Amino acid sequence: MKKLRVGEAAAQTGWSARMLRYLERTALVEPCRGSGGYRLYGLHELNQLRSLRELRRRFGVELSELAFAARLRREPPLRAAVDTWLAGSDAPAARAAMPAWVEWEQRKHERLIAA
Amino acid sequence: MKKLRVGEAAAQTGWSARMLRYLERTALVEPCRGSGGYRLYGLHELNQLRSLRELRRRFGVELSELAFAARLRREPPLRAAVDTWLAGSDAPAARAAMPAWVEWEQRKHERLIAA
DNA sequence: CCAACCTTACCACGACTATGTCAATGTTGC
DNA sequence: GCAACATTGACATAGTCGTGGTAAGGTTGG
Repeated sequence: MKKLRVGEAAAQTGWSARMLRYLERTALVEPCRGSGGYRLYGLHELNQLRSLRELRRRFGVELSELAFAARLRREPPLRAAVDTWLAGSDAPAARAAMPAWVEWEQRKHERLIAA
Repeated sequence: MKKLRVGEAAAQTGWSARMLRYLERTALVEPCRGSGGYRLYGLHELNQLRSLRELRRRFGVELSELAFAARLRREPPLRAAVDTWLAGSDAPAARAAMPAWVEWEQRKHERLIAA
């Protein structure tokens, strides 16, 4: 299983090398690095890249939207808050269940904007 | 339960009237309309507006991100595709399960961009 | 009927997204 | 050691988001 450098990975997935670097910055597809600092794309990353193109083509999804979906998955309190809001805020019981996760994530967000 | 017009609803929720109209265009908070065409905000909408502000303040969520989360909920095939992608594309079984919903949503997307 | 509110439709503007290109420099393989 | 690749960083640009304003006109309530 040979790993590809950025140019070859680009050629084989239909992205530009530039975009591969951008996708790394947005944390959507993160290759590992060789000893010289070169990005190395394995099968896993190549599959991610190809299916990411499909997602965009078929559904018109933006990269930033995918990034948000990833964030939803990494931050369960955010996920809970969003789900609650989407559920309509017409469910009075759901509203009462909020305060638990609220403050814990509040502190996390404050740390983020402080940095 | 009196319904409020846009100015009053704005005053009571901390948004500007301008933003209330924008939120309607993005389909995040959709008031009903009176016979004269005026927007009318009931308790339900006021709660949505207030908690939406909280969501943004606490988690730094963008409106477009919320809108995407709503879309995920309205379009199960999209949801499935995104979940599959996020799951890593390292699960070979998941990949094989794709083709079913793929073409059905493909046509839907084509109709959307044709419009 | 008139003031105070609303409607839609525009223009503007800074910030960010998604992309490209270019420059200066470092790594690899033969 | 040299050609062909890679690295980061900068600048550019079209498009969208979030927000404000203004203008021309419609609705409401006393």
